[in-house]
Amino acid sequence: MASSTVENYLKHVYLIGQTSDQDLVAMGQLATAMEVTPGTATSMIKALSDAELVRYEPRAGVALTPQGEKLALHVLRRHRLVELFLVNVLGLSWTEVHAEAEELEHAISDKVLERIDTYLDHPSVDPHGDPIPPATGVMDTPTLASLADCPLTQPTRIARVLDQDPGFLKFVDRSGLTPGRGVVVQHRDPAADAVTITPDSQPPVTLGTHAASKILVESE
Amino acid sequence: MASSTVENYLKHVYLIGQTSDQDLVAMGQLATAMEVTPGTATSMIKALSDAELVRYEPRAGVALTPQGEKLALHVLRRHRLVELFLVNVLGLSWTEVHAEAEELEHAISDKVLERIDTYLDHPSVDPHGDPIPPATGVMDTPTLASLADCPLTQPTRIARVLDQDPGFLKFVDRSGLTPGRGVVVQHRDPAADAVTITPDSQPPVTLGTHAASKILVESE
DNA sequence: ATTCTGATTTTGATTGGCCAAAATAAAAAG
DNA sequence: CTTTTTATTTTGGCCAATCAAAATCAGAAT
Repeated sequence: MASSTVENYLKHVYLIGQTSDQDLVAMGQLATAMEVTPGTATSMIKALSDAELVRYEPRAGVALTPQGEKLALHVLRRHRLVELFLVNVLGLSWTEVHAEAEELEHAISDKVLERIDTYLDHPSVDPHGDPIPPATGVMDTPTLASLADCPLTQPTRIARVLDQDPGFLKFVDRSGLTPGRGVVVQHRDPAADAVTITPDSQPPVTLGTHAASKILVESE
Repeated sequence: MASSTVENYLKHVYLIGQTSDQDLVAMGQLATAMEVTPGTATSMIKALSDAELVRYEPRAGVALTPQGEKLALHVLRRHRLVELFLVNVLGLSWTEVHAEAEELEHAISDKVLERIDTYLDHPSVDPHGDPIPPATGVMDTPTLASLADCPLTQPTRIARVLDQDPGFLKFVDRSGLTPGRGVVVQHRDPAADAVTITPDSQPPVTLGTHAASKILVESE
């Protein structure tokens, strides 16, 4: 059985791997994500390599083996189904369920997990719009534009928010930019590094390009 | 923060203390319950004693301090609310939720716990009839007779089953002796060490005195 | 009162996960 | 092509939780 520490390492290797174009995850990034010192990450990754869960190239980085990826996706499935359950059934705010799920993702059995999946009618995304890996088969992760690069003046819909910080999510929530809401990107001002958006039936908001790039949209 | 190991030690000290008339729990019983060697229990209990969570009397045994009891009851509250939630909401069998709850009881935040409590409308007992400690205030644990010692031929109701073994619980379930069901104790045969019971609208069952003593009833 | 027995405690060692700080290698800058 | 910077790895050590096995104690039996 993989400890929750092992599960977390694998999960972070997967997540960093997703958001980077390199095929190897640098040890430093992993250590930062795991909130451990670099040396700790190195020794842990060596152990995971011995267990065939990752491929480790000293001084270059680390990548998941098929086994490691399977485990990482299983953890992610638990995390995201738990988040959705906490929001849809127990009424917690989507802005704060991430932290709750960080604990529960290691404590839920397969049996309970599949009951939750059934209860929620086999959902495909969590409250942040993050795709839920299926129990078997491959997860589809559509390529989405962000508020920082999608076409202007077109009606679009918020599909996914790529940040779990409650402060940021509460801002997103207040501004009417929650997943599912319709929005129109009014204009961009590169000099000011700013994007102005009009969410459906809400006042316009202006946000910085960096924040805008974390909010993904799909065309209507 | 108490680790799940610490929580488990405290929980077991509490549970053993409940089912025994001694006011000190013997180290050996605790070690058996925790499935560790006696020496491990001794050193852990010393640490808990330093943390003021238990009162430890060398070679005599251990008891919870008020702080330790508070923590133990909090763990038990999580355990039992989770069990009921798994049965009532996710439809798991009451015969198998104990093991699930053993993990989840350490992973659930207070916020989620109170949502569950609200969702279930502040229940007072779990699926086995075990009382759920309230968030604040004192838990009432009524003294109940068992099938081994209650009056004969009187209509009574199954109130509580004092065993978490799925094998035993499945037998109880099949026999129609689940909490809430009405039963009549027909007669007892001390020579045969047996008790014969007729559950409402089910065929009579005969069980050994030991098994009968683990099934508690309340008068109708 | 002494011996035996069973429970308990002690001792020494292990494992998983972590840190601090020194050593090393690779990349960037000169 | 050397030097400096920066990332990574190594080393030595710590803490929580555990075990095996030896030592100790208390109560029971003689």
